[in-house]
Amino acid sequence: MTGASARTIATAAGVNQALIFYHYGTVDDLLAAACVTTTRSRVARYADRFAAVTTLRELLDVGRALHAEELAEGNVSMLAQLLAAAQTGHKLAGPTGEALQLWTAEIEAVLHRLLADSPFSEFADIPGLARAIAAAFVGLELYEGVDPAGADQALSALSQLAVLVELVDELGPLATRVLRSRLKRATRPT
Amino acid sequence: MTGASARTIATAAGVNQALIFYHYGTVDDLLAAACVTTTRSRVARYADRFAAVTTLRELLDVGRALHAEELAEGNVSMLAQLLAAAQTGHKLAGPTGEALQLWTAEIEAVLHRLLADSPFSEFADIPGLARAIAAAFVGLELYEGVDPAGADQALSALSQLAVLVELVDELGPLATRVLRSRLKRATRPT
DNA sequence: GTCTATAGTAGGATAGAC
DNA sequence: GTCTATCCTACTATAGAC
Repeated sequence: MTGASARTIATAAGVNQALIFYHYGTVDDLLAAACVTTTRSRVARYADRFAAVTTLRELLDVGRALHAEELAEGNVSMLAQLLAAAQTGHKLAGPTGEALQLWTAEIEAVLHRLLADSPFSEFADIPGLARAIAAAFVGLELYEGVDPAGADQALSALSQLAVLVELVDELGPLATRVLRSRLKRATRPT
Repeated sequence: MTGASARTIATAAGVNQALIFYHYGTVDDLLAAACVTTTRSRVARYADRFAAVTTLRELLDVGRALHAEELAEGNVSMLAQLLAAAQTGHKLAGPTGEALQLWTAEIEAVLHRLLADSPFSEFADIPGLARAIAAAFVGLELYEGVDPAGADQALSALSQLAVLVELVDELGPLATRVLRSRLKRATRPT
């Protein structure tokens, strides 16, 4: 987390460095608070777009827009970097987990809506899928930092995967029956 | 990257701190070298298991095993943390990107093998999919640090998704035809 | 090549004036 | 609540003995 010292944060905010400790106690506490509040406002700003999503591919498009906006604001992968910092046993784990939860809740709501009439929804672990999508997005943000072209390629590939899921929705009862037996077998692995 | 200072690394290695600068110049250069070499050896150690994979779910199982082993060695999300550190314009970007590439190459080979006879392979962007899987795994590693239960749930959900992909492989020409038109349409979005 | 010693620096945190 | 001034710690990096 180099670059996120009390001094740099204070000067960026145009205030004195001592104020950070007066208001937040420690730098980590400031980062924790900032993580949750900025995520909260960002989620709120995207609520409309999430609500307008009607297909999985559109959900990915929202992800693209979100990433582009973060890039423009210089906030790229802020959450990802805080998650990385939280790995070494810090108290950042709680707040960053909470921030991630804000995103997963939003994704979960969209998935519930999209897959309501899908044969897949009969077995789908929607909360788990939402978490997987959030985690994948975090990973893509980090990927972007070291290989932008590769990250973009990965996103496009996910669009193809989304098409595949949508396909099952429209294959009718035959596919539903096959899928049902497959998933039942999958829960009792070899 | 607190906890990865020249001092801690040196004492962990049982040597003197000055040696790090003698051999590597800077700490970042050491981390860059360590990132590539440990990833290389880790990939080599898993080559057999990757080669034995016959289904997408088995690929996910390899991922689970990999994660468990990293956990046991105390190396959890090393690559993820280095990717995060590389975000802030460091020279770590190159080596970490290279390390990630080692994983994606392995995944890509598996996917090529698994999807060779699949109708999906006709259109699938295998390299892109491999990158997406690698990125998702990185994200899951970070997720694990702040919410182990959620990360595990996400992995299980991905298994369901893998089942779905396998399903399409066995639906025959009808599904193939529908899928083909869908993907063609998807490349020219609304 | 490996050690000791040390210079120089950045950052966390507090005390106290205003 | 906000500032200045300051202490202390941990770190990078180098010089030089062995």
